[in-house]
Amino acid sequence: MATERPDRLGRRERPLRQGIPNATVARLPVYLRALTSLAEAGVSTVSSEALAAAVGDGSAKLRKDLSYLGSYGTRGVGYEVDYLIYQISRAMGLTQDWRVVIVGIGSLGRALARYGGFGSRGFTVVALLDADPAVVGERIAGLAVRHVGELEGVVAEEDAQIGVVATPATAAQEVCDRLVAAGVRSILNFAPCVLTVPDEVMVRKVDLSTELQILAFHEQRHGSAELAVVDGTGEVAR
Amino acid sequence: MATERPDRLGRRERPLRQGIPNATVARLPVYLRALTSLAEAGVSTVSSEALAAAVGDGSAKLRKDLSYLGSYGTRGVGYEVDYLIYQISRAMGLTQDWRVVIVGIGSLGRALARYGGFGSRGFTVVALLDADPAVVGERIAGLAVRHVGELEGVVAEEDAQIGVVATPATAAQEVCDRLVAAGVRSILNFAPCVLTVPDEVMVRKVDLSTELQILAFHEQRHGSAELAVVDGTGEVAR
DNA sequence: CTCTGTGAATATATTCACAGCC
DNA sequence: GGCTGTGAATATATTCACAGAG
Repeated sequence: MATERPDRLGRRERPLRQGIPNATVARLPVYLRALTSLAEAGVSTVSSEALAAAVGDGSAKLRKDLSYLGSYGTRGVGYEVDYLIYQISRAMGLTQDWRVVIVGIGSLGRALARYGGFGSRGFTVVALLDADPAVVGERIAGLAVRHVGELEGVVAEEDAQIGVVATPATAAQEVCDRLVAAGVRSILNFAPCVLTVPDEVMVRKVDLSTELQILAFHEQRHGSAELAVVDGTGEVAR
Repeated sequence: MATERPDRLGRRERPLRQGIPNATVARLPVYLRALTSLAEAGVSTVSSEALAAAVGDGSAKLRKDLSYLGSYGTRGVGYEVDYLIYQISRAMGLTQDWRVVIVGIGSLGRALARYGGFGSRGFTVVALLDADPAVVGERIAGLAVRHVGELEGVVAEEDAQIGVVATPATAAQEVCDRLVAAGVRSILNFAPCVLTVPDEVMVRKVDLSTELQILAFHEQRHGSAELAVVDGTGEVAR
């Protein structure tokens, strides 16, 4: 079974299904965004150095990341912006459309529903669900909020693959369980709690207070490093 | 210079300022949340196995993470919940109060302002800023929105250490520059763009579309692994 | 006997530095 | 000459497995 085959421009193409490191996967969306900006600004070619500067990262890391996808640059020149956008999109699975259900239409759920720019394209919000009868029926960004009781039916009929949980923490695990039972295997959790899921389901958590705490830790460290300097100890740990 | 000294219970206490790995720092807030839940449920002691299960992680990793803070468990028994909460809080710098300014009071900024549960305590939102005169003056969660023109003054008089950027992408860099010039060294960025800052400033980014893209990548991979099984190739890459 | 704390082993990720191609 | 692509070197992170405290 061949593991490499030439693409339309004769460049090598890596077997995508294999091993792109997690750390790389987490950075590809950032590169994609920077590339999209460049494309909009009319830039057609970019060097690893320039793109790395745009995302605030080292050029060697960027080149290595891109090398996991294949060999899509030109030595002595750089990367063709449009082509690289296409290749990263393909590697990330953004050439197909992903259908998203948002559960929990409080102020955060509303903000998420309104945030139309879902990574350019690739994602469509197909349903909004909430438990509060006062919210059900409300229209947000062209979609009517439906009752969370309809969850299973909505997931099935809308063929949703991704669930966004924006409920209070107390409701999150139950909603999550029902999403999973309905066949959703990818969940983005905004509720401030840990969700327990079967192995085959992937959960990512976004949490304001976690982020603030990480910042606080570093700020605290930073401050004490300054004190160390004032103390005259010389070396400041980084 | 001593690197270890006994604490009030005679346990070893590590030099906090030194090297807690980044990966560990990113997990401590999660442990903290789980511990707080346990404390509220009246649990007074927990084993590494039980706590690891609650956060969906391995017990060895948890024990190693905690070991970077010091030796706060009891062999054969486990960890005292309240005491561990205190030690993690202290290590994370949550014994002092952090003052937060939110810039950009659109639907997301509003949601952040209303989200009172800022990681239990440790964080206080001290100001809300927006560029839109129609929004300035509005009261959200007891705070009046002020004009972004006042940014420098507000940061100084409120002694804010953390800035949250929830503006549109087009305004984010300018707001960020002004926060930095005003002395803020920790920034949480919700705008869908990369912020460029001096070395001494720490930025963390929260981005819906990045998260969705990472989920999409794994979902895609997952799907193809199933096909591989159907194909009869046997081994399914994880 | 149980469960922590931790060295040692392994796995992942980043950085270096340069060969190879344009 | 300039810039990519990548092995080799280094640094970080995770996992194993068990000595040792209670």
